[in-house]
Order: sequence, then structure tokens, then C-alpha cells
Amino acid sequence: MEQKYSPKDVELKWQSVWESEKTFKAAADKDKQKYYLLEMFPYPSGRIHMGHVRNYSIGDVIGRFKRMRGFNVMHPMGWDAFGMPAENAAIQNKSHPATWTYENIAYMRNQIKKMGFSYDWDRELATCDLDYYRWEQKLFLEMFAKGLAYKKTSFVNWCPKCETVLANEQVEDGCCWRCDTEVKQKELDQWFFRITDYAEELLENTYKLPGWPERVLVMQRNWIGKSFGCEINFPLENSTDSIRVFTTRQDTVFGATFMSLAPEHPRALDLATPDQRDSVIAFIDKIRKTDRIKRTADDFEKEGVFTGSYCINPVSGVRMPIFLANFVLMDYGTGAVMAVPTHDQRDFEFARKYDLPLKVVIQPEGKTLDPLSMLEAYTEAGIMANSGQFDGMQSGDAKEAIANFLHSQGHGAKTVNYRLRDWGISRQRYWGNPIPVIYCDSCGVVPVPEKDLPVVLPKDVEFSGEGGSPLAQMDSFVNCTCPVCGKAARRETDTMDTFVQSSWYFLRYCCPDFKDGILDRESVDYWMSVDQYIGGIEHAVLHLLYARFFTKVMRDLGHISADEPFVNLLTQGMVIKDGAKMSKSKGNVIDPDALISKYGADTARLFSLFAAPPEKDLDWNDQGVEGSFRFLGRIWKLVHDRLDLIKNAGPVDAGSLSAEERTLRRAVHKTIRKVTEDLDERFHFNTAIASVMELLNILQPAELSTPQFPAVMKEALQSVILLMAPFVPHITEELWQRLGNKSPLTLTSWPDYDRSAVVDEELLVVVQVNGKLRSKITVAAGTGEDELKALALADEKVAQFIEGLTVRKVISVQGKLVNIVVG
RNA sequence: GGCGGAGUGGUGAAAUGGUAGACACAGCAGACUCAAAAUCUGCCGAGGGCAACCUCAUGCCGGUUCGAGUCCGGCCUCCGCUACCA
Repeated sequence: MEQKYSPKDVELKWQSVWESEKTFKAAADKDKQKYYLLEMFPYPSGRIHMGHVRNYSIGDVIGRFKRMRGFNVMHPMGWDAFGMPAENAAIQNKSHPATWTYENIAYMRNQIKKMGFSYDWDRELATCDLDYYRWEQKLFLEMFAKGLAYKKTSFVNWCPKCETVLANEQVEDGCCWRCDTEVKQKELDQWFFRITDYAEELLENTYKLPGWPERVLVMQRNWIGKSFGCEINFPLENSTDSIRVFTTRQDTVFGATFMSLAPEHPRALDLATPDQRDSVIAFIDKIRKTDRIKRTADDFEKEGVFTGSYCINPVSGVRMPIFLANFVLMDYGTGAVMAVPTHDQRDFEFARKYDLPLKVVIQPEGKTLDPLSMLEAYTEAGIMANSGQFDGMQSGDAKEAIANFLHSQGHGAKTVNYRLRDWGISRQRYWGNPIPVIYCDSCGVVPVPEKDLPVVLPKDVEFSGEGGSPLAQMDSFVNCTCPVCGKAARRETDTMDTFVQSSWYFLRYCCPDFKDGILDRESVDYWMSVDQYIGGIEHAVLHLLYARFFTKVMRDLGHISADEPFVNLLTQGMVIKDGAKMSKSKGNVIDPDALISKYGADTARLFSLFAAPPEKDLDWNDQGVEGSFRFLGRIWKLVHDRLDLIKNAGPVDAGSLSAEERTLRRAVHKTIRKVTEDLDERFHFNTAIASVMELLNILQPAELSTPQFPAVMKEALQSVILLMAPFVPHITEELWQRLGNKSPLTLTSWPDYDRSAVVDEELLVVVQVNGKLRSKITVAAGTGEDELKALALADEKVAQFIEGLTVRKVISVQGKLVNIVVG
């Protein structure tokens, strides 16, 4: 029998067994408690990196542990396969995105399989598979029918060189992430998903997700950005019309002395008086040419233009000049802001620049502000002033009172505003899911009829890298007939944002082969929700918010029952080396393939689990990897060294153990308890592994000539193997077999600890004097409190610290500590 | 500016309010070896002492407590996200 630990042979052997036996195939089983475990699926970029290794290693520990605990575990893997890199690679290599993508998938699948993860590969899917994206098109049409997908004109990030829309996250420092060209704002007709319809539920449910990290929930709440305030109408001078503003500071309404509109505001132009018209047009033009990133930068100079028109402050009667201002955003609130220069810093700066009037309406407690000498706006709470019947009130109370007053006078009403915007999903890209819509000159926007789905991405397409979307240049794709009137029509050439695919893949995993619809409700309702989701914190808002949104949409469309997709979320830290995130440009990348061929998958897994707790960043350390490899070597050697000893050993007879045997066995069962708690309740894999290391440090030198020593040692080694199985599945499976076990480790139950075996016979009790450690005494278990205190007071080391002093109090913690308070 | 997270040895890190630094990495010393590698053993926060031991020490300053790395208040530093949000 092979005595030397050779990871390669062991790992290939068991991987092929798991594959051929379909060990990890999951099927719905109403008699077992289901456990849906999911890691964020990878983008098939070409090769896996250490971040993947870490992510999937964490998941695999949980999956294998839950399986041993008797859960019906479903653990799928797939590919987030549409996206720009494939198209860029196609342009560079003169190949096809599909070729590039599927080759990458094949390579990465092989890499992942070499890690020995417990995936049900029968559920594998790639989002660029026709059998995936066709159902997404159907879903789009259902959303379109409900008004949840709609088209509108809006300003978007536009790269003039790539000729495509960029998502906000694809804009880096105001430039295109691909070609570094400065990004412009462009007004385009775009498809949107009405996520704002779900803003309130998405927000409310963040308070019903105790299994999520608080910081992710907070980030989502901030992103949704609910704020309470008022909408107030400011009548235009000499008109029956008015300008509506949103404010959270209605308590300052008496101090509003002018009005600021966003340059994109629909009324901007027609409010311009003839003599101001030229400068207004010039200003709007200038803003349009400034990209949004620069315009919203912190230090951007506040600038504006007077329209020539006025409105009337409905409560103070003040005549307010209407300005356009570069810092007012059209997509927040109503795009119009009542300017209160005394109590808003932006308005203050603007007023100083354009010499506009200031009126103080809130005074700080015990002080009087003078508008002429103010150096900055006073934005805190205070006492109301110059505000009619509200003078003297606390400004906090005045918020409510003024809101009610405005309502009663017909000037406005309390309202709630959200920062969240609808989700723009149109991309002028080839390698994505075609939006299934047709444009007809007679009938307008016509959804592709269900019988004509799917709209297949054409294969024979040219990639020049210029002139925008390749689809738009393909007459054979664009030209079609209108399904309604039969006349010539044009097909939509935009594809969907890749975040659309990742918003529901976890649902499709429940029924990947379902042919009759988007989802098989019975399967989805059995498996959903995901019991544990694991991925990087970088998706805290976008993906995780979109997935929550889609889950609610799917529920409301009648496809599923779940309200929330992910019950528990674990966000793992980054993999760092030499103080920086691993990246090619920094040259600090560790290649998983090289690691596996040198040390094996088990070592790679063990190190990435041992070096840091999952949520923290992991500092990669080559010597630490060596250490993990050594530990596996020690387990391997210890088991082989003891094989002869334990070969014929039977079960432990707990009733007739010697004291030394009991001590050894106690260490084993305490370790079982500790590892179980660390895995089950806390996901503290590093401390779980450390406790097995401690046990090994005890077992290795243990040598007794007592009759039950072989039995105790056998139980100990079996336990070590069982406890390590979720972390390092290959070596443990091999050792399990070499110990003579007939059924595989993957089908073995997790060990229970023996409650009577973990009870200490003697306890080490710490003795403190005034809270300082002064002595340690060993007492028999079950020593009473009074006796314990007496023993502590009688201790000779303690004596010198209490001599001549009065003992005022003695505190004892059962079996742990005595603190003697003297003075 | 706003929100969130984190500060513990040379390093990664442990510690339900109860022995600070488990476990590991690095380092030092030793055993084995002709030698090296591998393996094994011991030491390993700082200062003092021949020693038993003592003092100090978890970013800083206070507080609560018999007892604080842990709880509370106020700072400092670093990291992340977000940002002219009216």
C-alpha cells in the first residue's frame, strides 16, 4: 500500500468516483430537509483565480457538512456567460464570442472539477445557452405586458469610440473601462425595468433578513434612499401654472428666496424670457457637454443662469427668481429645488455668487444669525423665526406643523421620495440576450409573439469593433415583418444587461431542464429559497438588489412562492497578496493550477479556509500553504503509523476506560463538539481546523499500553478524518478507506460527541486577587462553591497578596474562577 | 460630507464580560544525518530578576463592573461603499 502522501493520485481517484457515482446529484425528496447552497456563479473569463477557489471552498465545506448532517443538499454550478469581454476577445482574435465563451467554460469547468467540489453537475447551465435565454425573453414579455418593462428616453453613459451605453459601474474615472475614452452623456431611447415599483417592499424586507450581513442591508437601504418630506407647489408669477419641488426641509420654506431648476428640467426653456433666452440656451448646451461624473464632483464650481421668470413663495409671498443651476439633478425629486441659502450650503454658495437675498428662518439656541455676516449655511435644528405663526417653535416640530399647514392651504403635501431609479437594461451589444421586440411604423412597439420565441442570436456576425452593435448592422436580423399587420418592420437590436441573467439563475437551477415554461413551480417551490448564498461584497447592491427584485416579480407573475431569494448571505473577503488585491498588473497572482499540481486541491482548500475567517480579507502566504500541506502529511503519516495498532480494535467500552484513556477520549469528543459548533453556528472554519490541529498534537505522541488504547486511538483517528472531511475531502476519503471502512465517507454521518465523555474530572480554576491573576488551582469536578472559595483563600500564592488586608468579597464562577476582593 | 467596517506579538490570527495571544507562519536552539532535505523536540509580546516570580501590554482618553480586547461615551488612524440626494 502506498505509504507516501501523493495528492495527485488520491484526488484523481476520488474525483472520478464521485463523478461516476453521481454522488452529489440532488433530487427533490419531501422526507428530507432540503438545503439549497449556492455560490455566485463565475464569469467564464478564461481561468479561475484564487477568489473563486476561496469562494467555492467556503461553500463546499458548508455543503459537505450539511450533507453529513442529513440534509438534502442542492449545490449547483454554472456560468454567467454573456458580456463584453467575450465580444472584445472576438474583435481581437477575429473569432466568435460563443467560441471564446464555451472554450473558457470547458477549461474552467475542468479546473473547478480538479478542486473536488461537491457540485451537482447535472444542473449546470450557462446563461448564453439558448435554453436559458429563451425563457428570459418570455419573462421579459410577461413583464412588458404588466408594464414592468417599458421604454423611455433618458440620459445614459455613452462611449463615443465603442458606440455603446455603459453601465455606471463600467465607467472608471469618467472614462470607458475598455478604451479609456471620455464618457459622454447621451439621450437615448432605452428599455427599463420598473424596480421602483418595488422600492418599498425591497426596503421593508431588509428588516426581515437577519441572515444577511448588516452592512449589506445598510448599503441597500442607502441605495434605495427613502426620505420623508413634502412636495410644494410654487405658483409662477402671472400664470396659473406652478413649479413643484421636493424638499425634506419644509421647515425652512419661509426662507426660500429663489428657485433652482435642473438644466434638463422640461420647463427650463419655456421659462426663459426673450432677453435671457440666449444665455439660457448657452447654459443648457454647456451642461449637456459636461459629463455627469465631472458635473457631480465635490469641488465642481456652482454655476447657474437666470431664466428671467419668477415664482411666488406660497407661504411668505416672496417673489423668487427662477434659476437653472448645474448642481440640481433632474433624476432626484422633481428636478426643482426651493433655494434656502441660509440653511443649505449649496444654496448659500449660489446666493453669494449671484448676489441673491438671504433670510434666516431658524436660529440656533441662544444665538442670532445675521444674514449679512454668515460665512456658511446653518443646517442644524433650532428655533423658528421669520416664519409667521410658526415662530418660536422647535424646527423639528415645525416640520410636521408646516407640512400640515401646506396641505390645508392646498400648497403641497407630505410625500416620500426614493433615490432608487428604474433599471436601464438596454445594451448596444451583440453578446447578450436580444430584447424580443419589433418596431412597426404602423403598429409601434410590438412584442415578439410567444410562438416566435426565442429570438436567436445570429451566429454569422461580423465583429469590427466599430460602428456600434454588430446586430444593428445585420440586415438579416433587423429586417422582419410586423406580427400584427404583416408589413415590413425592424427588430430591436439592443440586448439585455447581463445583470438580468444573474437575477434569476438561482431559480432556473431548481429545474434546469424544464421545457414547458420559465420555471417548474413545484421544483422551485421545493428548493427555494436559497438557504446559504456566498459571494463577494462587491455585489452588495447591484446583483443582490436585482435578484431580490426579480424574485418579487416572479412571485407576482405567479411563477414562484418565495418572497426573498437568499435567506442567509455570506460575503467573503478578497484574496490579498503582498498588501494588494491579486491582479495581473501587480504581478502578485497565484495560479490555482500551479498550486494544485504542486500541493493538491486539499492543500489549496485547507489553506484558504485556515488562514482567515471567511468574511475577512485573506493574506496569501506561500509558507502558510506549506504549513497546510505539512499538516495533511502529518495526518496521513499518523494514520499509517497506527494502522497495525488499530487494525483489530473494536468499539470503545466507555465504562471500563483507564484514567489516561478517558483523558485522551475527552480531547477527541471535545474536538468533535468544538468543530460542530464552529461549522454549524458560526462558519468559523479557521478555528475549527485549529482545534483539529490541537487534537493531532495530542494524538501524535500518545502512547499507552492499556487494553483499550487501540480502540480509543481508532475512534480518535476516525473522528479526525470525519471532522476534516468537509475541508479536505480527498485525503480523508482515502484514509477512511485505508482504515477499512467499506462505505464511502461522503455517505457517512457527521459524528456526535459523547456527552459523558466531555465532562472534565478535574478543573483548572483561576484565582484572582482584585481582578489580577495570582494563582491556579486544580479541583475535582463538582467541588461546591464554598469549598472552592475556601481552597482559593488557603492557596499559598494567594496568601501573600491578601496578607494584612481585609477580604471584602469573594466572587466565584462555577468551575472557572475565584476573585478575591481585598482592601 | 454621509454611511458602514476594522485597529491585539515579527506575520495571519484566537479569546459566551472571567488565565490576552489558542492554532499556524516566520525566527532561534537542539535531536537525527558524513552532510543536506524531510521529520521530531524545545523556546518564542516588552521590561526586570540567578530564580520562584513581578511590572507593563489589545489605537488614545474617560466611564460601568469584583473583573473590560469584549459593554457605554468621546477622540485618532486605516479600509470599504456612497456622494452637490434638496
